[in-house]
Amino acid sequence: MSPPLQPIKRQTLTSAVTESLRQRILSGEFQDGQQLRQEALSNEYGVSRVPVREALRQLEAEGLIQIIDHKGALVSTLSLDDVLELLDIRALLESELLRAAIPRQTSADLDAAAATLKEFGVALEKHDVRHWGELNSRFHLALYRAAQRPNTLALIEQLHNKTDRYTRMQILFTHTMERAHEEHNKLLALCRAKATDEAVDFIRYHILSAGHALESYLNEQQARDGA
Amino acid sequence: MSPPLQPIKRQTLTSAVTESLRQRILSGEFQDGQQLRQEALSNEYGVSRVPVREALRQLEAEGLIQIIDHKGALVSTLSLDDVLELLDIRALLESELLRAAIPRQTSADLDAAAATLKEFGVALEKHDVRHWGELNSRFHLALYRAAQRPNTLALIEQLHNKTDRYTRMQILFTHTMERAHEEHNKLLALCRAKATDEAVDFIRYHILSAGHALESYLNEQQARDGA
DNA sequence: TGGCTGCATTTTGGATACAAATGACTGTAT
DNA sequence: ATACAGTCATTTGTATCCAAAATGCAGCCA
Repeated sequence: MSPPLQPIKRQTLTSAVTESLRQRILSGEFQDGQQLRQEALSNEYGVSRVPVREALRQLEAEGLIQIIDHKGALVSTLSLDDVLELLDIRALLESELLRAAIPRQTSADLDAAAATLKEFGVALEKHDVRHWGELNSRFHLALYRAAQRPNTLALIEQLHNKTDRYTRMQILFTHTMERAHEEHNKLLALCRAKATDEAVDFIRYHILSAGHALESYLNEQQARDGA
Repeated sequence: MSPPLQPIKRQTLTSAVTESLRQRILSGEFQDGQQLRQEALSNEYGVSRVPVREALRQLEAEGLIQIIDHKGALVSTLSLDDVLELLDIRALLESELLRAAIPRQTSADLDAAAATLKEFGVALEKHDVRHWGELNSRFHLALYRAAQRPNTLALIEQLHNKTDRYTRMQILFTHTMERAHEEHNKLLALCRAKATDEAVDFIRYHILSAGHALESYLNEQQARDGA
């Protein structure tokens, strides 16, 4: 009689605000170092300061913002070294997880990843770099789902949240969105072929090369400024 | 004139409560699944509910507790699979970090680790398993400090926080505190000898064997109950 | 006995108002 | 120009109130 179990998830204001703020930070609407004022946010959302403050605490623990006592919440700013280090961790965890996932990937798993990749193509045509981070994260996570290691998956998602703004910046400035897209296609093909070792090597390269590209871009920029 | 820079770190109540609760959870004072009531905690600390709630949000993001809407905060309960998975991640990250650290470890670094190990010995004699987790964490982190990768270090610390209650349980029930101590001594010796490959292999074994011991203990226990 | 309904209690979620502490800014006096 | 005092905005914390949801229980019915 009733539809097949759609548990209307009632959300608390705190979790709604948390999700919204997280999205807005990830999308780049709030920039590095920008201060998030409790009063302004609570007015904007039409809620009191209580849920806003709880949301900020949660985002701080996730590493997206930084709360300085009596000063406020600042959107986290990562140094190049930080980004490189986080990408190193990602390369380590994601290659290991992909190795566990590939033997267990069903065609349904792969089709799900392919569907995300298709959305990628649409974003690519429209030069929509704004949703790039979310799609990138979804594609990667879709590949790892079959490994059935939820804790590792959650950890990787957090790392994506911390790094995506910077990889997106790299994508934007070095015009390598097409190349990333091609790499994703190749990665999916390797998974379909169950070429585990090749796929693992390739995803390592895929993740680390983003860091290298960012590094050399910043170096060039610095050279220009110095000249 | 003034004493050599002892910056009296003024703490906000929220962060003080957070730290206290974290310690109490790690020490095992609050057990798995136990409910933490806001009112009771705020009375106990003599503060209002606001800083308590913010502390709980932060601890939830760290994975130490779980907040269920309109039900409350429960101390996280990990399944055996969860613990094994987290130890897998630790083995991966810690072996990598140790590899980076050993070439850079100065004798000061090693002495710091040795000092912690000495405290370990005292705790061992007194059968003080309550502080085992903190000492274990401190020893491991001391070994990695020289790698100068703060983000990785913070991540590992979080993983320790999640798993320590369970490894301590294993230590307690299988009476392997001495063995862990010996392994730590051997690990330190390998670091002093700059035997990188051996040390990395050994720390992998050291971390994973805790999981194996826990697994077989639980299996035996289950067999006894079933019989 | 077993299960259900409805009600009261408890606890969490959230709003509002207010007080206190801190940091930033500004103007002034030396 | 530098040091200092005062002002002001913002964060931090408290107290109080109410709403919403979960829990527990008594009583009822089959």
